[in-house]
Amino acid sequence: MHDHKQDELSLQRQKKLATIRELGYECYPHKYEPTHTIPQILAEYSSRPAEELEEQRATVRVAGRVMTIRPHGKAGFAHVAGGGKRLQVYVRLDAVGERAFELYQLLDLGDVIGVEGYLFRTRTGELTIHASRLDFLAKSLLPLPEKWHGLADLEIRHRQRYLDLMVNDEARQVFERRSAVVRALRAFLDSEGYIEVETPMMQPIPGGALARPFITHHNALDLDLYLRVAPELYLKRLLVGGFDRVYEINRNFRNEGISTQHNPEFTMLEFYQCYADYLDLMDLTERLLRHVAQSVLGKLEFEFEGRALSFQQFRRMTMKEAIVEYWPAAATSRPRVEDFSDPRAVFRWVEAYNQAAQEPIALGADTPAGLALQELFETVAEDRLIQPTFVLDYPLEVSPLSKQKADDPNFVERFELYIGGMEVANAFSELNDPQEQRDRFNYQQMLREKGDLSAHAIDEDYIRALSYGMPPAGGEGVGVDRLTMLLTNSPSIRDVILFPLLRPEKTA
RNA sequence: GGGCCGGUAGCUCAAUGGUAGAGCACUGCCCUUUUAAGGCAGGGGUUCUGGGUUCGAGUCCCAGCCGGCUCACCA
Repeated sequence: MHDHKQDELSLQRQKKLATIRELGYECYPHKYEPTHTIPQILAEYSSRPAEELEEQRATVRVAGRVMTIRPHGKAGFAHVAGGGKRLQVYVRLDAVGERAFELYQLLDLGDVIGVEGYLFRTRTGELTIHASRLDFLAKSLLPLPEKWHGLADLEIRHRQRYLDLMVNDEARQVFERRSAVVRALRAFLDSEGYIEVETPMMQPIPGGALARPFITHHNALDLDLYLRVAPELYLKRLLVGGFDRVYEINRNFRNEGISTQHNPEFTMLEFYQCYADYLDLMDLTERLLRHVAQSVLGKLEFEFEGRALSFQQFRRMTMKEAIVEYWPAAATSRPRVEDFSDPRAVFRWVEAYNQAAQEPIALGADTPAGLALQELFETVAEDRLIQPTFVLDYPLEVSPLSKQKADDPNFVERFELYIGGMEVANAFSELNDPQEQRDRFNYQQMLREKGDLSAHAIDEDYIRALSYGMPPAGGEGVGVDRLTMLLTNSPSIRDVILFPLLRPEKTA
């Protein structure tokens, strides 16, 4: 980079590398054959007493990155890291010979080496490999971050995730756990008779969610394509085709702001089940999340942002009930659920909220009542829904793909699951009436023409697919990144995405 | 995009407007069971960038760059 000093440290290491080559070591050998990984060594030998190790003197070979070096004249120690664990290495001149000992003395923190030797315990009892042979496997030409404090600078941790993973054990654990979350999701759905599918990431008509898409272009077809905002419409085409239970875990792309809860590309689990409705999905979701927590954490209680969360209980309340329950104490008048029976009444309550609020809700001139109700809910209740809570019955206007409630056509059979103040899942009884779907699309088209860039586009083939008859079905999306945040106690979505989007680094 | 906060050695961090420092890392020497090894001696800075105020700026002011938090956008 542009630092003079780093060039100097790097130059020193370049020189050492040349010296290592002069000793007859290959600098970047093609392979090495360890007998064990470091975690395997620890698992197999950690419990064995010193005498037993001494009797056996079994020879092993391990490889890893040098993390500490403590020379003691004609002997010395080092720690080698691999698989998230460390193993101590003891190198004596009289055991490895002059050439290997010279290599040991030339090692820098960060170098990758192979060690052959037998396991023993030092005076302090630490399991250690007594080296009989050293192999050089790769050079670290750049200096590692500080060995004790690790790497704290968030920008470097995100831009150079490999460094973060190398020196911050917690970072590694977060991503190991993320992998376990995804594995558990798959295992659960597989066991429920779902099949995993893959549908287009590049779509000619972006659908399935109300969000602004990224646009790209296919040269050979001279065709504008959109990175998908959701896989929904394709997954439901599969229900029409006869796959009764499908799921997909993959990336969605939304051209929106970046925050601690939003990354432009994020991972969504979507699943669809024929002959089920949104009530069935609530039950399924509880079982799914308990399964994930149990298999990832081994328990249903855990801490998030300093608060104890539990997957033992999932509350259920309607959007209206949530507004009433979490209505700010400071406000003068207080609504009851019945007060929202007339859809237009919501505007009075937005007004009432604004009078007591520091940050009033700003609504456009012709905001539909349903959108106003959702705004009110999000402002009043969303960040106070800490324990798992299903919020059900969403306004029709904000739900173009959901089936209406039988007893109230202004609302749809839909829920969102909130945990830790975040929307974690969104599900509904799928609208399968092609005529009604066309009406909903037309309404969205009207919004689009008024300038709402996130309104849903009309997808004629989707209507055609519904016209062949789609079984009644329930469908759901689960934010995998946010779920991982919860289960790793991470305050930001960037902590659970290996390479979150950042502005490109300035080149000097 | 708005508001607030931050950017000092490779890393973690100090430094009333008055000589830019420590620990780790690095270099040399000593040390054959240490473990934040130890001892002795050293090297290393465009204080994010560019202006301004001042006798004097890491410090104060302005602009920009990058980041964090937050609000908005997002449903």
